[in-house]
Amino acid sequence: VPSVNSAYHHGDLRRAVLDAAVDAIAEAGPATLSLRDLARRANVSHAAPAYHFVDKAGLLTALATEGFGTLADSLLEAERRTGQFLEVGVAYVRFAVDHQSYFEVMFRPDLYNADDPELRVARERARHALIFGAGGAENRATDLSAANVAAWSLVHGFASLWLNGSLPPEFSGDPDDAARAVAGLLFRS
Amino acid sequence: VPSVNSAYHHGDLRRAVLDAAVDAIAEAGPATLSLRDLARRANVSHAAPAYHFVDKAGLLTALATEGFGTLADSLLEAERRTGQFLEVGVAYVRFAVDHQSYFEVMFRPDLYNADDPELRVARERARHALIFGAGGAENRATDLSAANVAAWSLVHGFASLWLNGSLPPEFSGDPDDAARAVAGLLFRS
DNA sequence: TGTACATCAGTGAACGCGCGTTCACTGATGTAC
DNA sequence: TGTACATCAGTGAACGCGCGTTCACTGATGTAC
Repeated sequence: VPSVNSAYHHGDLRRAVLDAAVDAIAEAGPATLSLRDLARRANVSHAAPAYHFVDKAGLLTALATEGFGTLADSLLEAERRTGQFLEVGVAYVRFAVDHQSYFEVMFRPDLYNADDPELRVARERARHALIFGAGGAENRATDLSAANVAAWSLVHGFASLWLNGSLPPEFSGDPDDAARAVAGLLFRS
Repeated sequence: VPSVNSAYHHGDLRRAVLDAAVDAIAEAGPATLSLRDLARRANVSHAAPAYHFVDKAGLLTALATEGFGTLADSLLEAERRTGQFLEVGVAYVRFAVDHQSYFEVMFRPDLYNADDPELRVARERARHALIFGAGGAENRATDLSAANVAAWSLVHGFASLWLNGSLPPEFSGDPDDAARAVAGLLFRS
């Protein structure tokens, strides 16, 4: 257990700044984020975030990497639990709604270092988890088929429209049920 | 024809600033847009954009309104021309790709005045054009069914993933063909 | 176990910059007579 | 048709602010002996 009360050697500056970033993004989006604001939120000196993450792109790279990891975990968990492709899609929407700040960053690669090695690994893992293996996780294909892209597009679009408030009131209650109803039209056929 | 060379009374400051905004958004996205930068691009004084549009939200409201108008036109034209729902979806993707700057603003209502009367009219017209009337344009429904939302989600998601470079190389050639192949999986059934 | 020293994580004052906003102004256009 | 005046679109100098970056520093931790 690190000594958090010490003025120097924060203990987990990285975590504190990332958490502050999640809050800040929830309030105003990722593009207008300022390192000085994150420092204020995390109660560290204004230079600390830049010292740790180099710059804003570095910070958002770390955040996106974490996001892709969590997304991959969620999708794999849904597949393991239900064995249904439809529920993997519902988990995708669930992730976007539950982790909106992460989701907003992950799909704006202009904001971060899209060729960072750790990020690429996490992103590939998430993409791979999106491909439902007919014979189980071990023999799933590596490339995305048109059907994979259609399914991805549908859940990604639904999540985006849900998040930005474009959907009419009937659809803005529980995202799981709405996602299941909408995605079911494609996934069952 | 307005006298464009006159230093005062630009002639069409509104158009010039909106066009500058489209360029600036294409380069760096809508969130980091600065009114002073637009003034530089449009060759007007730094205070002119704010004088004309009040603030950044006012500018982006005008831009989003124009975008929803163009989108509605495109969708209705596709329906009239082909009579096929699939081609309305393809036109949606085509619009997003051809007018990326507009598309990026339109679905980020936090950036503009989402309850502006003119904007609401344009947005409703686009939403309405998205609902394919089985018996022609005059007797289409007003509410979005689950099938409508599925179709909208699919083309919106496909356009988003295409624009942010998430799709694998096989899909990043001509968006029309790729969109037709992917959307066909849902629309034909 | 005790001391010396290197390392490393974070500090905080200072800087220059671009931003939005204010405000007194200027010059073109429209209207009244 | 000609003149006077009000209006309105845009100007440009000035302001204060928050930002990222730099840099000499400080204090905790780890390692060598």
